[in-house]
Amino acid sequence: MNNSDHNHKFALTTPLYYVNGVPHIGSAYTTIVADAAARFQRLQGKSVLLITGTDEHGQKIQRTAAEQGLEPQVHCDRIVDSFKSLWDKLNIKYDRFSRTTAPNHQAIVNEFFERVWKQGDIYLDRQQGWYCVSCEEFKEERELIEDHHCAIHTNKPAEWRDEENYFFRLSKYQQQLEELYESQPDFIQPASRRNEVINFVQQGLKDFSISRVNLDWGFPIPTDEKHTIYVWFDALLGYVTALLEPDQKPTLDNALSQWWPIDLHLIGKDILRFHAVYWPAMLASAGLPLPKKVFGHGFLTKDGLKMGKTLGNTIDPFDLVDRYGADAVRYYFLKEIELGKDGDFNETRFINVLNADLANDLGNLLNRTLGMLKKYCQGNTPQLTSENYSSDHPLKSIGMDLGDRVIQASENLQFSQACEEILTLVRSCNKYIDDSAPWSLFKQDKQAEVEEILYAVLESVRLSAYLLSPIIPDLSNKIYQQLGFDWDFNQDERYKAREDFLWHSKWGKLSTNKTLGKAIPIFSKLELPPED
RNA sequence: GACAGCGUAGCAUAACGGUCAAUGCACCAGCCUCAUAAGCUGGCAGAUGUGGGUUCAACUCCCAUCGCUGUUACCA
Repeated sequence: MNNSDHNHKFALTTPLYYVNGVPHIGSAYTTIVADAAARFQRLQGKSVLLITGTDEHGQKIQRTAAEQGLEPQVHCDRIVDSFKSLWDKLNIKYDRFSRTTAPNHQAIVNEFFERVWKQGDIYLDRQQGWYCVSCEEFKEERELIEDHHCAIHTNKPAEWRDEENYFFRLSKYQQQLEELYESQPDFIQPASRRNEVINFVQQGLKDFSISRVNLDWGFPIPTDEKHTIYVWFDALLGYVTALLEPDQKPTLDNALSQWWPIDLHLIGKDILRFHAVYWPAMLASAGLPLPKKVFGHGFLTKDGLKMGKTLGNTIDPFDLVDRYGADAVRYYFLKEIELGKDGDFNETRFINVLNADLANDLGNLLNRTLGMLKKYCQGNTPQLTSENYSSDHPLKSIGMDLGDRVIQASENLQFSQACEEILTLVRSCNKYIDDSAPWSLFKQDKQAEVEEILYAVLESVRLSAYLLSPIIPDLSNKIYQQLGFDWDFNQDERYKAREDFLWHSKWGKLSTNKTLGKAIPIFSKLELPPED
């Protein structure tokens, strides 16, 4: 693959979610962000591979399944179905759904393991200590609370284990990792997370155990069947397996030929260490190129409080989409929460923001303008182009380089910023209409001026819809259709052509010579929930 | 405990050390009527956690203090 080739390709991942339970709002958040990022890339005509999936091995899964009287695979299949259905509801367009129980995954894991083994980075050692099954990890004595209960999982005591484990020689890669963080400052983002990782690595890295005994639900260590590969070692490689074409022979060479290295791993901050420390070390050991970027986003709170089962204040993502729709949920998470920082979910704010931005500012803008077009121009779009407007026109001046600014923001995963840029144009449209009062001009028979105003507004709405399409694809579709375009932002073909992007992302491209129909509200106002 | 970060109007955010600290939401008043009782204009409210210091000038730098958060070995 040459450089120019890589410029029009973009591979990104969500985590492979652990199938201990049905998807929660955190997984939905990560996946929405990833989908928006992927859509922004596709919009520019790049080939994109969005990988999501599930991590299905480990003792915790085995036990969860057993508690329900299910075979582990049956349990996993059920959970996977719920993930897929949520992604469908949220209009997530993923390209690969990677399951660590997929038949081709074991071959990749084995081959990778052998590479690392040959490198001399795996060795057998004894591990003793208290093991928390819920964490799938050994705990230091000082970390445990009374009666050897894990501090995170207080309902179950940790188990005493004395076993032989295989270890990965992480300590060997300390210097290499430090050099990586130094030479590639944006490898870990945001910067605050990067500092944490650097801090951690500088304290000295210990080798970590990559196998478990007395565990059936997982892949055996190729060289020693008594041992099962630790879930994380297995799960991270799911990103590699995902790169295989469906009927391709599962070899590392095949998997890595097209899309490697991954451009972006989008993850929650809780699993940053695996992706920013262990993963690059594993890859270095196997002699593979490293991913370009790992972005650890923040967590969601509900009304300012941590969400959790104990507090009983979790948000059910299925319920949220059912009540408000995919675009509403997507918009709130992308616009109101700054990626990287913790963000709060508050239903009143949620409703206020959506009503203000999507129903009032944007939706009603389209509605009022189409209404005028119908009354004043019989629904015919004015025969104008960008050339008819001077560069200091109140809308053209904002719209001219809006595409550039929005794309720039999206490249930095600043979707909130992107939305703000677009909203500035939308709000200016409303102001522009009031300032120029086309209804008065119409009464004065100033038809040309009316048309000039309406065209400028409709075109600004079109551009806004286009640039918002990665965030609210269904609403953008509705706008585009009402503006006379035969267009579907949910279809991949619409993203393939670079020329399409260059055309649509500029101000002044509204198709002329069309008769537009009656306006249909694109977004109904949401009702505030009753006070309780 | 150690290390890191944060603390701006009711809420959410913004401000290369330098115009009256900006924007949105919410709230109040006025205007308009093309529109989803939407829109526009104006108002509201903070002397930027507290106390010092550096500087001609600090939200922006330094010190202290209070409060919150994160990381401290493998939970989105």
